[in-house]
Amino acid sequence: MPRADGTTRDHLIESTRELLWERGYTATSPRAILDRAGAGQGSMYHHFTGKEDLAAAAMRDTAQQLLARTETDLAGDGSALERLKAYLLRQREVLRGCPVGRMTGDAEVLGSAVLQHVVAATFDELRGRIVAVICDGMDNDEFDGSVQPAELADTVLAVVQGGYVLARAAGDPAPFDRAVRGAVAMLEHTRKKDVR
Amino acid sequence: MPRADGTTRDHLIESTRELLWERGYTATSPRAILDRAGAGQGSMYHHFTGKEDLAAAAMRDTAQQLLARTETDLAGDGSALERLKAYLLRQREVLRGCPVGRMTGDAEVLGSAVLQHVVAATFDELRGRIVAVICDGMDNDEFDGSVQPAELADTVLAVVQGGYVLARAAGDPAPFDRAVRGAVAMLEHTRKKDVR
DNA sequence: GTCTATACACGGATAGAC
DNA sequence: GTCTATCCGTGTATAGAC
Repeated sequence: MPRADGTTRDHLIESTRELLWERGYTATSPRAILDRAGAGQGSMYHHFTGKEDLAAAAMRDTAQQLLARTETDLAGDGSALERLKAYLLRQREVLRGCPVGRMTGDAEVLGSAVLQHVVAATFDELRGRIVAVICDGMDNDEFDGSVQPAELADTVLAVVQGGYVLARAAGDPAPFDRAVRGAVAMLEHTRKKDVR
Repeated sequence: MPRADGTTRDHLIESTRELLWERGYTATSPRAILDRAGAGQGSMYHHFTGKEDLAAAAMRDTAQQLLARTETDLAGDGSALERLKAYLLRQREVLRGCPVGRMTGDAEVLGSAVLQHVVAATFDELRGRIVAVICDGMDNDEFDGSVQPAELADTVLAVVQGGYVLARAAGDPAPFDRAVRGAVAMLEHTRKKDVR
């Protein structure tokens, strides 16, 4: 009876995670995954139904880690503005792009019900967390009353995702850094004016 | 002697433009291009050196059209803020994504010197135009003196590019619309305060 | 200029031995 | 469970006829 350690399975997932990030889904072949994991074809088709199934498992793992890291930025006990700044200004491997966001450039991913769902669900989670932080700030009168949490949350998410796009287009992290700093500056302007 | 009408060549470029937008570079095969253009293999290899060369021509065309449309939004005679709003709020085929920005998701594009250059150059042009508009606004005291044009320009670009990512991830244009509206709201907050 | 035929490697999946 | 052998389709490019 097999021990449920799943080492080979884990290696497959790990290799897939790396390759998906580096090359995307369509451009990642089972062959490449197997080579990197040091496994044969049989292992893959034993543990998973095929490429799509393996990719889904890998993406769920990646999403989990990404959400955990975001949670760290957003869960501090500072003001809402400080927590949003922490999220925006966090160190990132800019030129590699967002391991989840980049999947949206791959038509095959969006055409796969499972894969598309993982991507959509990840951003839904992210959005929910950011909305919550902004609402916190509203409750504490940190922001101007005109601020719409749902809109601002997507703006924040978009600046990060778009920053990756600009940086990769330029082959230089600078556009990302400018974009998030510009966003932080605008956020400061949405603070509640002192009424005295 | 051949007339320089280039009809077949143009059909090839047009088909490539469509397919690059729909599927990206890697996932677009010469075969698919030929089928759509109603041409044979020979035509393609007569007019272009190969897939990369044809894609470069197609991307240059696409970039040109995109820059022209942006110019329309940004060149109005309204205030800088109004022109930025026009750019941000312009009607877009959100779920198709940005025909240029989406290329950054394709590792093969970024790995090709020619292709990567077209993408980089397009965003450089775009950025330059937006910076100019913001500087206009600064000259007219529209914005708070703390505004950094280079940062704000990339923030604006990033919101649009990131909006596409979020919308495609969700399979719904709503996140894009929220992101740009949130950005517009923040832009309003950066206006120069009346000193009276 | 454009076509068809051909070449060769790689993609993804299956079969069956161990 | 994992391996290798095999299959068939497709991707990209070349050859050579018309």
